[in-house]
Amino acid sequence: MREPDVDKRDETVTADDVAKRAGVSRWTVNRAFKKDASISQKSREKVMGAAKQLGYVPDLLASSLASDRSNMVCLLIDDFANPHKLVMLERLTRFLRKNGWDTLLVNTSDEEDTSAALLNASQRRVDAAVLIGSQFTDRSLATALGARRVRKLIVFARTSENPNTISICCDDRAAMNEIANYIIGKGYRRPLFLAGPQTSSAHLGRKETFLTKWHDTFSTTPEFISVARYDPQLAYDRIVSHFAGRTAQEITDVIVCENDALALGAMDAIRTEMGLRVPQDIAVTGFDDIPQADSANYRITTYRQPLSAMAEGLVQVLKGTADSDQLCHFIGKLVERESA
Amino acid sequence: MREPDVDKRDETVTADDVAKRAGVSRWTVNRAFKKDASISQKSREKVMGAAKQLGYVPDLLASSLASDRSNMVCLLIDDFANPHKLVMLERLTRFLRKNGWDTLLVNTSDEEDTSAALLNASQRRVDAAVLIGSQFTDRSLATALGARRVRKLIVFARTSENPNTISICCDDRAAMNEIANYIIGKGYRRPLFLAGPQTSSAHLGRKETFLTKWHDTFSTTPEFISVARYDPQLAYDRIVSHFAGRTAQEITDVIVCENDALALGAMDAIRTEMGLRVPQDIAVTGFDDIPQADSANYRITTYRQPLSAMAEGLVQVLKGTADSDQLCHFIGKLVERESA
DNA sequence: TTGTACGCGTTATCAA
DNA sequence: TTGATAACGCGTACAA
Repeated sequence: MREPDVDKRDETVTADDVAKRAGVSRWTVNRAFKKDASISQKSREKVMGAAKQLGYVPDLLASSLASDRSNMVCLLIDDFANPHKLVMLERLTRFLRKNGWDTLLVNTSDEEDTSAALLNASQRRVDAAVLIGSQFTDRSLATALGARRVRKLIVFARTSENPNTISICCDDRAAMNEIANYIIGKGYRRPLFLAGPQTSSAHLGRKETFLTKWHDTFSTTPEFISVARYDPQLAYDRIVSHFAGRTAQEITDVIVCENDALALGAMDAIRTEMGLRVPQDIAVTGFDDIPQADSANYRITTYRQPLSAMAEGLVQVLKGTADSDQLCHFIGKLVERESA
Repeated sequence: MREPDVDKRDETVTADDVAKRAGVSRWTVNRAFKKDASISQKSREKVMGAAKQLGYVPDLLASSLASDRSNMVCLLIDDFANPHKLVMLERLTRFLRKNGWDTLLVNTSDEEDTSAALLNASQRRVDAAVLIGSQFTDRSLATALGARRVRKLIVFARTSENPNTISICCDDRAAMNEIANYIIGKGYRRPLFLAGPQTSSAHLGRKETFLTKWHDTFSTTPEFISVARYDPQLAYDRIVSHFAGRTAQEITDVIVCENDALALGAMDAIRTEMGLRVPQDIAVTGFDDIPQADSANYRITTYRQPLSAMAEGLVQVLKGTADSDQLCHFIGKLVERESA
């Protein structure tokens, strides 16, 4: 016989087809595909056999429509210049998939289109929208919340003061204090803080923590500068302009960067443009521990967020089994390398 | 009056509700939301007004189910160590969104789970699956094709010999020849080719092109080595081990890398581990022109694919208006910097 | 231009 | 454990 086991006709195979073939009702077919349904072992086998022969798989679209659960979460990102985002995407998609959620990726870097994109995603009845960008404005948040079909609005790896929002992040205060203590212990006394975008709706508080800590210790407030995006190139330019015409190593002995993306640019500027050494002339610290932070060229002293635990936290939130007290207090780890 | 214009009840608003409010039928409501439908201006205004008041938006789930078009494409990626992937994600999501498609992101780095993930995506009736990874095996392809609900299987930025597949990529042969000519013109004579994973189902042919070109010119075949993933760290290690105990600059005067991700690692190895200069002792070329290739520290001579045009090509394919002859012959641009 | 069956493939709920 | 009814919200065809 040249006929294959699996029927290859082009029409979609529905549960009805399988039911007919297996000699049961359509609802029994359905139960066979549900994890813990009350169905006899025998029925299930019959159904699964028929399903395999026909090449049947449940239709998630119809399932979502009927059950009002899409099993999709929407990831909103606007921050593609930051290499850390690739790490986050990898981790989140993996953990979500493992727990039965698919990921809808929405690019919100085009401010004009953000609301539309968000609205669009909400029209797919996503179970949650997760903001992993850095630029989202209050308006974005409002749009997201206005879209009533977004059941949960989650801010990932970032603090949000918006009460309608669930924030999953590490304890930035503790983390930054740890970095500050490290720097102080190493004897640095002339820090410069390099911050990212100063948005109001959701931010990191790393700068504030550092400045406060420093002031509490030395009664002086360190200088700080900022760039509009977490982009190494912008950090490079900003550092260059900041020290233009000055003897950098006399003004500053360590640049504390809000994250590694900025640290990369800062280090390039120090070495290439200013011809100085890291850390001998000016030291640098980062945050996130992106892959490049561990590369031979950079070796950045940084802070690693417990991304997997945080992704697991997200899953808990989706399942509704999260301990809300813990969601904003994940503890990471200071990674000491040669940049400071 | 404290009542807002928009009703804020929690129930979902359907086209029926809007119809009632606007005093028309449900189908007129529908037409109002369709771009070019035969409907009077007056009706449309009435409908839109009512819709706004009620906060109605069409349900894409129900729409997809009924029309059998999901307006989603699935992006499959397994290659999160390559920074170029972030660029591709940004570009593709942006272009797709602009043309009405949402993006389902599937992480296939876990080989075991690839088939399941792919199957799952197909159960959502995506209009197309786009492979933008580098490791996908014949088995992945088979799975994808076996899932009959995936209407189109597209390999992006990579050549596929599989006849059931649509490949959208730049002319790698022309590109690599251009790089080879550049190198030859610069007087380099002892090249080493650093390649990525040697998969069979879909590859780049850059190595073959380069080796052939070189052989045609000098009647000698350059040495080549490879790594299992496009990961700077692996490239670093491989370069180090390749030259271990040897005087590198006597053996090799230029390392031709299959892409920038590898070039980053190669440059780090040359400078940090071997203490040599780029390009004076050993030159390096890349491919892709990732953001870091333009950073002060690397300044990689590389080749930029016309990503936007390719993304546009993908849109054409989705719309069914693509010129299939052009899909594999996009022409990019050699970007000359200081690394070679 | 506008309105009407009917179908898309599944789930929730209840009855047997 | 199994079968049946009624949604879920919209699209396609066709008729008015």
